[in-house]
Amino acid sequence: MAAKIKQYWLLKSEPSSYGIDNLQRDKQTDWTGVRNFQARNTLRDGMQKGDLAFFYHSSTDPTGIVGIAEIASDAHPDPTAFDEKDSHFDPKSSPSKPMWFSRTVKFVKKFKEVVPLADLRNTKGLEKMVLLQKGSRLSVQPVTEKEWEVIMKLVK
DNA sequence: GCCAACGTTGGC
DNA sequence: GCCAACGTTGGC
Repeated sequence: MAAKIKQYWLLKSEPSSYGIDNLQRDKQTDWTGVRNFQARNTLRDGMQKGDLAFFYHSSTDPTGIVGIAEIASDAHPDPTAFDEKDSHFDPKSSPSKPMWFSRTVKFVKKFKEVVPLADLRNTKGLEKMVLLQKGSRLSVQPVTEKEWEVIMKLVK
């Protein structure tokens, strides 16, 4: 087994479709619907069970980091890709040759207050954060340990 | 609702 | 392999 060094991630979701309150209620969920190759690779290959991820709300007011989730399973084929009735159905993915993957993620905590995107932009040490790069739209992305620590200091 | 930026598709 | 057209993401 590879050295188990904890890594950090950020998961984006629109709260109108699935937000931190849903995760708190469900305790855990299958993180499905990722349909971008780079995000897919991170989800499938980059993560290790036990890693932690910020939960980010996009397309809401304010946008920002709202809590923490834990990566609670190994990667498995994303079942929504096989479901013709699902909006994420993809005929190019099949159970014998899956193209898309998902992970179980567990609720860890919800912050008392959102850490808004605008604050992240104004915080020293986060200049290189993937989330803050111009045009960045990755829904699954890495966070360095330093960035994680800097952000945790902003949490109220 | 607008629009900039990105990823994918398909014609050539 | 290029690139225009299109659809999507996501901040504002």
